[in-house]
Amino acid sequence: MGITASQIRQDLNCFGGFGQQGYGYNVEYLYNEIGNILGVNEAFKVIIIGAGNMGQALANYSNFEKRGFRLTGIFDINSSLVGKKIRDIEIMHLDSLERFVSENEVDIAILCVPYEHTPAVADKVARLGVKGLWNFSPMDLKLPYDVIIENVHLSDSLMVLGYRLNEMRKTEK
Amino acid sequence: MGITASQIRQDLNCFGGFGQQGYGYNVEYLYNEIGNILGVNEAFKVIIIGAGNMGQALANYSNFEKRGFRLTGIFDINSSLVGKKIRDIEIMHLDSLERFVSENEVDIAILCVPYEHTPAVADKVARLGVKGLWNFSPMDLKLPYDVIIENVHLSDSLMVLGYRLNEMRKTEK
DNA sequence: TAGATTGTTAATCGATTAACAATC
DNA sequence: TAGATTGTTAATCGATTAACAATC
Repeated sequence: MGITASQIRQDLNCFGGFGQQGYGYNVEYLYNEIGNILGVNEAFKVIIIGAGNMGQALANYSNFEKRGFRLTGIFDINSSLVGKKIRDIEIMHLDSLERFVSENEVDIAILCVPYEHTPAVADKVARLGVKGLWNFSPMDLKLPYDVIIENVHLSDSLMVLGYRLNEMRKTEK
Repeated sequence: MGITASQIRQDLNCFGGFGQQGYGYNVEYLYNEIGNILGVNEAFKVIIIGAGNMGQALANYSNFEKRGFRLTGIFDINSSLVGKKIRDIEIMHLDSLERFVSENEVDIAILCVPYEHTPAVADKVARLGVKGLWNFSPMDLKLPYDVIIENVHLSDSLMVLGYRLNEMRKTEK
């Protein structure tokens, strides 16, 4: 993985000692403990807001379930999408979000709404008490509430790729 | 942005001096120069491989065009998708990839194929001479060729969110 | 005991920040 | 000249790496 043994020991010791000097690590135990640290052994209830291509792609991506993220609801304002089912989860109208959140525990909201609607939707979700936001809009979302926000900036990654391609070309000339 | 003035000056000086001491920066000129450094003023020809939800989502995301990434082809093995058009780009069968790449310049291939097919598809694309790969499969793709690979690991970001939510809960208890 | 492996301290490296010189 | 702003060197900070002690 391109990581030194030293670094792994150093990193693990930020959270405690998981091995036995002279003996080694119990791999299964360590794997589990790392899971506990990351919280993947917790069960998070997740909703998706915005059932466009990105929202549907994420809804269909079942790998998240393995990490303890369970999709419990999908919301959109497009009435032609409302009622449609994705992996047994019915798409609901955004208007019913408030009732849903009050009746069901929701830990994380995945925001897949268009750029211009993102701040308003994020604000609404946060005020309803959802503590985790996963934002796919190309903006650095910040909120004045006690909310954890992870911004996914795909274009950043693409620009890094472009930069590196450019550099390669320069050095090859 | 949470960045000190010092850091901006330091970073810019990695690439040269773009301002005038005592006078300031010409914002328009600097903006353009940063674009040149990042390569967003170049025109990259991009193809998408895999026209599932993620591939379609990226194909419809027109913002990349603004940064100089022009979508020129979409490929899939699912024959029910072949022939369909996304933003005027016809989905082609993966079998015609080789001919397409030889007849058209392709700088970047976006890989949106299922996990198990990723290494084989990546290998094929790289051997055809595509120099940039943007990989959306949850694996750290590495190839023995002179190819630039950017891996997008969405689940990493989600796990960070889970970790931070967990931490918040712990400290609040 | 000898070899092996983790925990922990020390050394090194790189990046960020601060200070100041150069210039308008 | 005085004030303001960038370029560049020095100081600080944090993370990575190396060294070694502890232990099986």
